[in-house]
Amino acid sequence: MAQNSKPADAVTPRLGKPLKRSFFNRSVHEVAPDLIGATLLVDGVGGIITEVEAYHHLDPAAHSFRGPTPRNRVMFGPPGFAYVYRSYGIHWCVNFVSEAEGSASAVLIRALQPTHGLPAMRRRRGLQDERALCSGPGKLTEALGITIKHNELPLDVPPFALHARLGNADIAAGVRIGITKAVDLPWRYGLKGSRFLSKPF
DNA sequence: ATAGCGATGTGCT
DNA sequence: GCACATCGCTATA
Repeated sequence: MAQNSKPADAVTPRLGKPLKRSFFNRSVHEVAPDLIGATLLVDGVGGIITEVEAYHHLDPAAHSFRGPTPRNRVMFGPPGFAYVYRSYGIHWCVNFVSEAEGSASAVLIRALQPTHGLPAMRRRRGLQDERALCSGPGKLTEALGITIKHNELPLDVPPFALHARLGNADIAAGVRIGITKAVDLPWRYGLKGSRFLSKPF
């Protein structure tokens, strides 16, 4: 065994340029597909975003649809901040606030292809299977250590780091998963053909 | 492969 | 009370 050999897990792809907060100051329907292929890291642990969903403030499925509450208030602030909420009393889910301040729109991050900090993710998830580490919104927050402590934090400042995707991506779109309102809107976006999705498109 | 179910915080009626 | 932007386990095929 050569001394300088590394496990496949340790291979870390080149990163694109850091995303500035202004990246999110656009329509949520532009931001969401542009996030596919970007890299999300929290304290250096994370991977390539493979699946997201857009939630617009006029969309009945959005948490902001009925106005501000203590839970969703960050959605009503400026873009480029994290909205973390508890799902089904058990899991954390993370969104990126988008559009102009007060528009209360956000992008739910649903799946990643793990690339950085695989040992930490495996430890937090209690799993080995790379494909299962971040293949769902509750799974990826557990793998990256995202909790309510990350709510309202800016996305261009540590512990968060976002890097734009390199080159083009083949983007698939489909209906959103697990919702009961506005079920027909095709606002789920993903990396076509990726093995790291919560469900195939 | 698909179905049922339990875990339970936050917001709604 | 009830619904919900979920997940992992169990049972059945």
